[in-house]
Amino acid sequence: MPRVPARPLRRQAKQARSQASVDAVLQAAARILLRDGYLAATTNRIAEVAGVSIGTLYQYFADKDAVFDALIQRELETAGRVLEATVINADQPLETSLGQLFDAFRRLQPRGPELYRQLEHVPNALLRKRLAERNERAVAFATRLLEAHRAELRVDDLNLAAFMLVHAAQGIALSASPEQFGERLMTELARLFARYLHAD
Amino acid sequence: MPRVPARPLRRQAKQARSQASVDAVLQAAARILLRDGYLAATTNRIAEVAGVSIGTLYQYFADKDAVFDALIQRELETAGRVLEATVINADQPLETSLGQLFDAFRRLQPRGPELYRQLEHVPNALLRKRLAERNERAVAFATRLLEAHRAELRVDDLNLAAFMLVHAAQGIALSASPEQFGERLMTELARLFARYLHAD
DNA sequence: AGAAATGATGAGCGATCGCTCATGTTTCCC
DNA sequence: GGGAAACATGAGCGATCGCTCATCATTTCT
Repeated sequence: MPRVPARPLRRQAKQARSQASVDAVLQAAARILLRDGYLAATTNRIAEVAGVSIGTLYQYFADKDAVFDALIQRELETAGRVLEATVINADQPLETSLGQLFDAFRRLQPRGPELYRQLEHVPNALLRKRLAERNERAVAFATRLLEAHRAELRVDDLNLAAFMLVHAAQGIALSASPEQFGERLMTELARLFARYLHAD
Repeated sequence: MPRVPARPLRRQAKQARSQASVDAVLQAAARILLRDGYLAATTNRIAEVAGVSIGTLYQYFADKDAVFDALIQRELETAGRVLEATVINADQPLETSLGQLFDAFRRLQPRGPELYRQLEHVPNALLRKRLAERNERAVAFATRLLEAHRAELRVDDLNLAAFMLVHAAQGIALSASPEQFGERLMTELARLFARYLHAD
């Protein structure tokens, strides 16, 4: 079995110096992706912006895709932590929980939707799979949230409702500019689903 | 003013033969985009699949982006026609109109969401602007639909509601697989918004 | 101190890209 | 028929890409 199982790092960074290089590369990749788009994010440019040589980049990343793979993994880890930190409290009103959920969604995109939008341009099937997995986890999470309030709901298929919940919120989050995606829109989004779910 | 105002065609196709070449190129571009993604859609490959020479391609398209620009314009024209064909009938129930609207949304993606997903990968700012314009027109259309039913609605900001309507539907349409985006999901989507909008 | 890891460097290779242009072929029109 | 206009061809140029590797620098450990 000669295949290394999806190891993003070619060499483990053991010293503080090397970890700094890896961080610089990821940070540079994110910056270029945000400012100039995927096509401008060449490996040479990333290394240059990161302040390391192209050789150093390739000591830690197997190929170009590995850089974006690591970047997306880092973002998704953050997303996972934020999601898990959102408490499911069956005692509080559902609309409050929905508000917290949408707020978590908004915090999942600390640099606005643009980074995610650009990450989706990465033409690697693995990355798209990771994003799809994140969505599935979000749907599962939303389903658990709904199940905690099952008694008060008037929908039969909680999974379908959760699917709409997540992808509708995502569609809005990706389309709305940061100033649009404010308190007002979030409140209305929570109301949209509260009215759909709740038995009056 | 030396700038030619966004003319996709370098030369007007006057004979049937040349129009066939242009069609073949656009069709090939769409096919490659769908099957292998944007990075595989090189100009040489497009010409090869289209069955014309690379020189012919560049007789009608100023550069690579012009091909995708023409492709997206063609798709958006179709989208516009479908949208306009969706009748606003104030006499029929709002939920019926919503169903028609979502159905139009589904028909706007005759090859499934994948072509649109790939078109968004085209790194041309002009194309993104065109897609944004399409969304704005869709929001305006939805607003008009809601205004026709204003008396029965319990939301104050129709424009905000229309914004959520369009982008939520779009988020779901882009995420759902063709078999998922069926009668069931559409019905539930219409119900989601009907309950939100309608005064019981 | 000095040997062994570990980390950093960047010139440049091979491949591929978008695109041109000199040339040949087909159609139109008188 | 024949000249002009329209259309088609594809080898290959220049630029850029991802990435390697021989070499040097720094850190760690005994």
